[in-house]
Amino acid sequence: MNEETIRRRATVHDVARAAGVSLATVDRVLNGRPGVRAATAEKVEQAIAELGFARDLNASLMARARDLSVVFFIPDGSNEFMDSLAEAVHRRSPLALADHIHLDLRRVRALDAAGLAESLSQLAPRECDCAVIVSSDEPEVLAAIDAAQRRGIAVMTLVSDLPASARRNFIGIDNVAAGRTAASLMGRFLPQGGKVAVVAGSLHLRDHAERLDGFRAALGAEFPALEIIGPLEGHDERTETAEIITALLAEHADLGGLYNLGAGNAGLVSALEASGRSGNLRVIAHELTAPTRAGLASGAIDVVLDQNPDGEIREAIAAARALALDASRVAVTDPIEIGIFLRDNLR
Amino acid sequence: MNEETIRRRATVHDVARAAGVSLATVDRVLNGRPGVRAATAEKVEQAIAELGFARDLNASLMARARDLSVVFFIPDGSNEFMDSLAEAVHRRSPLALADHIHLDLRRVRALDAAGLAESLSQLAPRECDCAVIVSSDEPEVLAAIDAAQRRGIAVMTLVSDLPASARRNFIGIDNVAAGRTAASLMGRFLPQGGKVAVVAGSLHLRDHAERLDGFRAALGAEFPALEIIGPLEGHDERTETAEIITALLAEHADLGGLYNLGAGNAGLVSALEASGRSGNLRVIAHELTAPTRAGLASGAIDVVLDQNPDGEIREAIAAARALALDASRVAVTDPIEIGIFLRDNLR
DNA sequence: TTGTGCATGAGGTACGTGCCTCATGACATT
DNA sequence: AATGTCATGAGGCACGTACCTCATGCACAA
Repeated sequence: MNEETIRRRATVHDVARAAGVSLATVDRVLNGRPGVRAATAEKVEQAIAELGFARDLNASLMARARDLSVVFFIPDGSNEFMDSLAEAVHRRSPLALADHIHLDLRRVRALDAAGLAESLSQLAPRECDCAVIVSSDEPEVLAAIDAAQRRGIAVMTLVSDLPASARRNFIGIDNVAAGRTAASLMGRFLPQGGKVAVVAGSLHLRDHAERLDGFRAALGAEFPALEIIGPLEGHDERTETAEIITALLAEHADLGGLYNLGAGNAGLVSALEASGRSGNLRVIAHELTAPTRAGLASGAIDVVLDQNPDGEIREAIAAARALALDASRVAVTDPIEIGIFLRDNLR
Repeated sequence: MNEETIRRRATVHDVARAAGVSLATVDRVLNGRPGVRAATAEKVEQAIAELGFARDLNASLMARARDLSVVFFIPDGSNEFMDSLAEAVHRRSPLALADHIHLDLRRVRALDAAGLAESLSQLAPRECDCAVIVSSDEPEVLAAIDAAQRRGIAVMTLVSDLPASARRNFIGIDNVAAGRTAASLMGRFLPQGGKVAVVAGSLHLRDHAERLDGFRAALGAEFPALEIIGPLEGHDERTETAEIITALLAEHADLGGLYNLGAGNAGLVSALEASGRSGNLRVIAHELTAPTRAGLASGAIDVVLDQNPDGEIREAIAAARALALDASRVAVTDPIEIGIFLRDNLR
């Protein structure tokens, strides 16, 4: 490789020289500090564009006094998947710290939009560069996101998107595709056709609604011999889910398949095992957690679709890192893939 | 959070102070340079351990003149999966460069152990910090790996491991689990039992042999009603694979399933489509590439098991970064998960 | 004219590490 | 005793950015 082909990355010095201004002015422009005339700022922006200058994130993090700080707001409560997200944050913490990224985990009450909005609005830009939230679609939250963005805090949505907000990024799976995948598997599991029951947490949750849409569409298009029973709602609660499923099995002795697209899997497994029907019933559930693992192991559940919490946290951190420097751009992240788990390829 | 609870990361200065030596000596110990008595080095090591000192990778990369350089040796030839690995390297390149990591891609002749060994032995530690190779298990390669390690070049295996070598890390999937997963899916696809044919590239390839082991074991244990035909070997070649499968379909009109655990998928798909049997034959193949995507779309293939080339490259880079500083340790990486793809959840 | 405020330049220190030179003292070899 | 070798200290420059202070010059208004 020739020396000529190796072009040094442009630095602030290069930008200053090209724009005919001093380092201080470049710094003011880069960091949005006041004291620069519009015309001068324009010259600097142009030099940045011409040189293809990009800040060196590592040098930047080293120079500034405090680490980059990312705050995760994860719902509390009985949802095991949210616990696994929280654990993933803890697991990543030391690794992130080595890269000057400080992770902060705050558990918030599940489905408490007002509480989440309040927490968001109390974030000071000095102590938080990026907030990552799991939230349902409520106006208070949207407003709080927009306000935080204006204060200079990048906000990202995790698991469930809020496309109508000013959120900078979404990290999560394509839930419509997840529903289609469940249908595609179920169809192949039941080549003779039959009845398939669908249980959701609540259809007011965006993830759940999208999964149902995908499931219905794919089943209708590819496996017309299958009849859908439901959807029934178990509100992601183990006892309620167990009751629903017990009743379902009693009513439909010829049920061929069951798709639980929400949580409450502990109830699902206990109901299935109590019924004595596991084995001749194909069951698909979501999220690889303690109850679904137990279900896979016992044979009560055939397939678990999973959104890989560790991967989501990893990508959220990567996105936060990228966003920290480019206040304007949307970070490019690796997409989160839908994991499909059977008893034989458990993580 | 109290000031007291925030403990600054230990730096070389702290280590020097704690060990009662100068910065220069700490530097000599850290970078393995000569000129330090064993007793003194011991004091330094101890101080490092006590303080839990870890080099700041970013500062380190900034301070040294050249970027971290990672060289990928990817087999050339007609294997589409290898092409997708190469593309993944290209896709990552700009991102890695922003982190002071320079990626170098070298295509080598597939299955040419002597050539790969020669290339490895020509690597100078000045121009390569870490080599990533995809190789079969040959003595020349093992020797070249050991030699490179001794020269200070970290070597990692990708896709196919060489556990008997001095390789520092392996990035890839658990192929036995992949085979089990294929069996588990096939068993559920064929509840009435029947015949399942297995086609491999070559059973001398470690990946393929492991997949076959897993497939056989899981099928035997969980689905005794299924009978295995084969394995037949298509040598990862499209024409040979097509011929084998055409013959197979002619001989076994009642074939219920087909598992191609190697490459040559273009031949698989063309043979299936020519036979007019796709649709009533459950087919599982490996690696999401152009031919397998086409097969999924046309319905010739039901499921593709994939090892996520982009994820593998990402983890290889992360591991190389980690290894660059800890000449002693094995890097911890996120495991590569086996992707399961149907027509409905394509990447 | 003087004051006020703003845009900008100049230059410094700091972050943590790599890598270099030079000086010094201890010890061994001839 | 002279010479050489080696371990070590001291210190500096560099990487690219953040962030600070101070000075300067200019425009506009009182």
